[in-house]
Amino acid sequence: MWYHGQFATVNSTAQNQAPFACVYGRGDFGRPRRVFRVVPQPAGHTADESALWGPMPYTPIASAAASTVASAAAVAAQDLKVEAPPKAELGDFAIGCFAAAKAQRKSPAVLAAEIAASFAPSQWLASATATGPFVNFRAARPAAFRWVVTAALTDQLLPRALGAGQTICIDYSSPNISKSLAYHHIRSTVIGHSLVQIFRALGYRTVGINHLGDWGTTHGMLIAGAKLWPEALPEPVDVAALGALYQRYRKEMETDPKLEDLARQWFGRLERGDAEARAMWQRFRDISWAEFETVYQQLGITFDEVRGESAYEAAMPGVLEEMAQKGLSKESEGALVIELPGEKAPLLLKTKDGTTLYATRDLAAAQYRWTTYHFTRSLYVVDRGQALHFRQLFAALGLAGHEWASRCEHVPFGLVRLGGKKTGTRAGNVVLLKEVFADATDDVTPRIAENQAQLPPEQVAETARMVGIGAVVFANLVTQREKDVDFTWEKVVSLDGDSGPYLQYSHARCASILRKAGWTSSNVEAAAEAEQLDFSRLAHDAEWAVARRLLDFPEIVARAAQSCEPHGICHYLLDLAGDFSRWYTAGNGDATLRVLCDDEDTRRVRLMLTAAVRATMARGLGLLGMGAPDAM
RNA sequence: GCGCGCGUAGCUCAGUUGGAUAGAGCGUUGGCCUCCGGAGCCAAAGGUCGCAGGUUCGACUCCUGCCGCGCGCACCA
Repeated sequence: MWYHGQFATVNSTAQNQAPFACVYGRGDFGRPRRVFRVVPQPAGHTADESALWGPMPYTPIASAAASTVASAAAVAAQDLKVEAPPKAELGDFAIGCFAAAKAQRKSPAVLAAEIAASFAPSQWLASATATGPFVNFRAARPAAFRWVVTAALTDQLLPRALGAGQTICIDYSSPNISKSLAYHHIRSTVIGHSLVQIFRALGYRTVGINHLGDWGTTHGMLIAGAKLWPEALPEPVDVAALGALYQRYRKEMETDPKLEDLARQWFGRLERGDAEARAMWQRFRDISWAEFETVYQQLGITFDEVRGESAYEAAMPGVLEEMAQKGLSKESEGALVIELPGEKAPLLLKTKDGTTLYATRDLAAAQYRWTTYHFTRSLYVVDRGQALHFRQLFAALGLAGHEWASRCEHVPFGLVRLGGKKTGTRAGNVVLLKEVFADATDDVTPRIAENQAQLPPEQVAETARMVGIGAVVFANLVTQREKDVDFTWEKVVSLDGDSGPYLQYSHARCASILRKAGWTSSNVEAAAEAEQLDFSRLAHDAEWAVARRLLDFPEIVARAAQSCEPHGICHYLLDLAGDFSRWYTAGNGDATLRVLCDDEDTRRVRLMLTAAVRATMARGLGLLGMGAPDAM
């Protein structure tokens, strides 16, 4: 379904093309090109502008600005981009008149001047001035303060209708069993978890899926290894021992080719349901999951579906039959493959030994997810090294005639390097996730214990976990997904400047002020009170800067969802924390500027604004998968 | 070789989908508190946005070609 002639360039992740316009998972392989974007209309969802993507006004103030220009210039409000002027002195909201002026055969500056000249103040807007081709609007501050504070306190700042009736599947984390969760697993885990929170906050139904790597020849190696060298797995068996066994097997395989056959044999027995193979595999899987779960608990992650590759075993014959029936699969060099137009390498369905492969199981999994969830988008948060796999996978689904193949998206992220080298279990270059968390937590513990001497030790420990792990999570979300990151302890546990703890600190400061003020009302009660308050008492520019920032929250989150890029939220929260800190610091030299000032009415609205910041910061941190401590 | 991605301050990164004088943090230098929490705030210095063309009113952003770095290229997942 098209919407309002609003087109966009497909970026690296968003690719909602019409069926068969491009069956590949990612919109632009080859050179990026301009295409028309089509928003798929989910079943049972009526056309409604709230369901549309893209830059659009999410607040009544921005909406009013857009309508003003739209009616004066005879263009659709939806086609106008409302942005922030580069400097706050210029105004609160800016609209460029380029396109509208062209349609009217006027110069943008002339049109802007005309619009500004005919402007009349309204409920939301106080003034409009033309600066070159831009019309810069100033908000009616008291009304804007009241609106944003109320919305923030009642958790209505985010457009929750955006995802109504739509489902997003998110495949993330998805580690292989019998290997420790190492630092390079964290990006998929943390990005995916954040995306789940983001989509959910926008009203989507989300399905977080942990597609465990629990099937394949690898597991034949483990069984074979355990049989050959039982002493390698002393009780109690843990994941580290299983990982070491796997490493050993691979190493010995290099010199002893028979081991490869042996592993294949064991996997073959596993596939055929051999009782001994099955029992050993199940045990390794249970041991692995128990350990994974402790890490997920630390991160506050629960999955809607933990369904490993093994779960699709029964679906394999059906997949193979479908591909054969549609004439897509053929034998090549002893293996069963699907050849793809424009691709040099085919997609492999079966080895020459007849065992199924990663891709076969992914085909079945994709199919399962479609029939089970009828998703609007099905996301795979997997490192960029697997881009080819997903491109081929989605292409094969498209060739098989599944129109929903175009709803599948690979959400790639860059490599994690360690000492400049690629990390990975196979390369043996790993740092364990639980160790990183433990170290980060230890790092912050003394400072919290010192700052919060009144807290009982267990609460200090809990806060330290929240802050330490939060630092690690934030460090992994703050850069664009596709950039490679080099792991360094300093960066990951950084506490100053642009860091997770800085955000949590500003949240704790808000909480501290509210505590000190004896603020006991719930957010909802406070919002009800906002109706009666005099927001014109908030007269300082530093206070307005905070409120102006809050108004940006909905668009930031919507954009993060569209592009599957949580990092915009990180930077937004840093800006919000900065605005709050500047306001806060203004009170250092001047007691009348403090939240807890003498004037009763002023204090009341300042507390209200502080509560709104606290609520938004907590909400934002939640979207990143981080905790928001009240004291630290 | 082919494909994909990245290249912005000394370092690590943003840059509102083509708009106004390219912004933060770290580091460096210098300031701010008898302070509602200094994990803070302010200021200075620091830039040929890899290079060269092109598209147009306008390019860090789009196109072409180079250069550099990384990753991926059939029976692993």
